[in-house]
Amino acid sequence: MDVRNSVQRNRILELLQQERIHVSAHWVFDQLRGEFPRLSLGNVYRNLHILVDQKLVHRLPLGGTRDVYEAARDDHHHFICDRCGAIIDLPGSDELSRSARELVGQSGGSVSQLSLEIRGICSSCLTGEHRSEPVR
Amino acid sequence: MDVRNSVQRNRILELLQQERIHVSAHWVFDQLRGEFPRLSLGNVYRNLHILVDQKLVHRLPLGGTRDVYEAARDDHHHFICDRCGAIIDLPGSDELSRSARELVGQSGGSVSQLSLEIRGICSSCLTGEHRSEPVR
DNA sequence: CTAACTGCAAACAGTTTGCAGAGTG
DNA sequence: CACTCTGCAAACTGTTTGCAGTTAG
Repeated sequence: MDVRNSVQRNRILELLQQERIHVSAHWVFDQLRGEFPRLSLGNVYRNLHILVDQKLVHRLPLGGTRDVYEAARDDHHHFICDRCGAIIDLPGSDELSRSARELVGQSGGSVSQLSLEIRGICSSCLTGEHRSEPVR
Repeated sequence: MDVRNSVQRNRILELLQQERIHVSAHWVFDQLRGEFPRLSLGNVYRNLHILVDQKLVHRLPLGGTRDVYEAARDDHHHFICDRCGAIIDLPGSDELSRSARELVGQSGGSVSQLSLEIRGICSSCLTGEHRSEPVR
C-alpha cells in the first residue's frame, strides 16, 4: 500500500507545522474549507492517520472530547490546564526525564519513548484572566 | 439539587474502591448486570458523574476511546503503556513533582494540583509477553 | 493502467438527555 | 408528598468506513 502525493495532505501537514501547534481534525477541516470547498472531514481523518503512520504527525491522547494532533518535533512535554484545556508545550528536561524513568523503574516497569503530560491549572486561569475558550 | 441514597451508586463506588483500579463505565455496567438485571448504561454514567462531583471518584482524561474512572485516593501518578494501554499506578514522588513544577515555572506558568501521566512502553510489551488485551 | 486519493453518506462507539414511572427521606 | 433515582430509548459528538468516481505515477 504505497502512499502517493496529495495536495490536501501536503496542506494539512503545512498547517500543522506552521499555523498552530495543537489542533483537532475539525479545526484542520475548517481551515481548509476555503481552499478546498469540497473537502470532507473523513478525508482529513484519513490523511491525519497517514501522517501519523509516517511519523510526521503525533496524535496526542490527551483526553477531552476531540483528538489532538501536532506536527512531530523535538522532545518536549505537555502542560495541560485542567480548567481551560490549554495545551502548553514544555521543553524537554533531562532532570524530569530521569526522575520519571527512575520512578517507573522502581515499580518494576521499564520505559522507552518517554513522554510526559503534566496537568494542573495554568497561570491565566489562576489569575482569572484566562481566554474564554479552550484551545482546540 | 440534593443527593439521595442509591443502592446502585453505592455498589459502583464499592466496585471502584475494591475490585479494580482503572475502569470504564462499560466495565462497571457489565460487572453489575448480574446484580441489577435492569441496570442501564445511562444510569452508570449519571452515577459516575455524581461520584466525580462528590470527589469520591476521579475521571482520568487519558485519551483512548473510553473514559476511565478510578476511586479517589492518595497522590499518585500514572504510567500508561502506549502499546497495550495498560495503566500502571506510580507512587507520588517529591523529586518528580519538584522537577515538573520547576519546568512549568520556567515557561511562565504556575501549577496547582499537579498530576502526571508518563507514557512509554511497559516492560511486558517490551519482552513481548504482555497480556492480550488492554486493561479497560 | 493500476492503485491511491477523494467526496459523500452511512455506520459506528461512547456519552448524554428527555420522559414516565419507581424509590427515598 | 416532593423530589431524586431509574430504565428505556432516542439524540448527539467524534471518528471510521464502503462506495463510485477522480487523480497520481
